[in-house]
Amino acid sequence: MLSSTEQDFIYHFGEMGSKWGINRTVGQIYALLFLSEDALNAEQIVERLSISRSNVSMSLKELQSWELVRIGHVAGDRRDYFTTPDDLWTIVRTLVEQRKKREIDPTLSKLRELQIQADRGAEPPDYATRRIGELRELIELLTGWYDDMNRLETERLVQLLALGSKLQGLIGKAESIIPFGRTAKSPTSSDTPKIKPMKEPR
Amino acid sequence: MLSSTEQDFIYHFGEMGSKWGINRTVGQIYALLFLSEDALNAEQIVERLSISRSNVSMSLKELQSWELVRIGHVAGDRRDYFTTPDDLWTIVRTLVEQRKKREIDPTLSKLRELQIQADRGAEPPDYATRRIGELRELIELLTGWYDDMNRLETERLVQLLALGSKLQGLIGKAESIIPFGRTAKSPTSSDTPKIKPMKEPR
DNA sequence: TATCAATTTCAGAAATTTCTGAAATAACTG
DNA sequence: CAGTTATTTCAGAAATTTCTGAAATTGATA
Repeated sequence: MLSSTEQDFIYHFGEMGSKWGINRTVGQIYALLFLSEDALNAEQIVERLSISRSNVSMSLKELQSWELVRIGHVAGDRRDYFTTPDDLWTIVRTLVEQRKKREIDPTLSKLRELQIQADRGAEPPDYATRRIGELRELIELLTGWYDDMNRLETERLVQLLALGSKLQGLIGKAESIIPFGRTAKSPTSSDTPKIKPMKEPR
Repeated sequence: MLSSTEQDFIYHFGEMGSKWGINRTVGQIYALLFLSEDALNAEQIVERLSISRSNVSMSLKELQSWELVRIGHVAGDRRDYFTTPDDLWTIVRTLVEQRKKREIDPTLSKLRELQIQADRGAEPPDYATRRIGELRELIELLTGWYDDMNRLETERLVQLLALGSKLQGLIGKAESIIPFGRTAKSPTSSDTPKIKPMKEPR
């Protein structure tokens, strides 16, 4: 049924799934759908991956909750059919958005909460509190950048990516032409870039 | 021993660890070291997190294999002392590099291998083979961009991030001034951006 | 070399996650 | 409505991962 290439790809994604905190079956089903031109119904997935019907049902639910798999229907057939989006950039955007939502956003909330809590206490802030603040700032910078990029059309995004660090050379030139609103101030300890020696244990 | 803020942060990182395919203890130890101004020895970690000595030993090994934790020594004390780098950008760079090495690079190798294998077979390439090729190209674009960014000094990198999509406006202007080597051609199906209707199941 | 402290290893216990089959539910069909 | 098909739920089985305590190892010191 599946070519050896397909098999190989599907197994690889299963393995990789684990490293990503996604379970093997979910990874395999995703990979199968990704490679499949036609939409597949649950029974077809059961056959091709030799897993139980209930496992397929639950794994598809999981993939749908990630918005990585779409459900569709066919005239004269009341089974559900599943696909992944054709456009890879749609997939990348979904993946990044979902991971951000599940992993970054809660962490950012937590850091803000902790900092408020800690700031109410003794001044000056202790080391741990300062560290939490640094981390929060870093994440805010990165997510702000992400929001910016996410707003771009794919066409533009690809252009920027392909340019890569060539852009860096433009900054100087551009700065003199266009007044940038946001200042490019490092939010971390990069203003003390010297390598510190081993910290003293108590 | 630990403030409630520290406790909270450490537990949060433990939880998050799971979602990242990193185990709870490893996440907690990392968080503890991250918040700790002084380097800590294994016994101190045992006390503060109430976990077994052997667990600490193994988890530290894991963190060292990720290069996220450094080992150091103190005069007149033969125990090992552990820290995280002070500079957050160093941490980010390490994290990204390690994840790339463990997750992206093997996948890229696999995709190349599969494509070669498939290309030896029947022409024209079938849908699955084309899909694998698309994915490979996308990952190559992204890792190429990453390599570019990674070469930048932190100072410059932060500037670029802070600019965000403002750069986008520069492309047009810049293109007319500087001849770009690499063409910004989308590697995906973004040249057929129309939304395709539901694929036909068999 | 014997002793001691620090660390690592590892077999199995404990905990957690994944997966299944059976039963329940839902949704259509005649 | 009764019968049929598709899907979901869920308790517990199976598999995997994590964690521990005991023993082994390492390496410094007397």
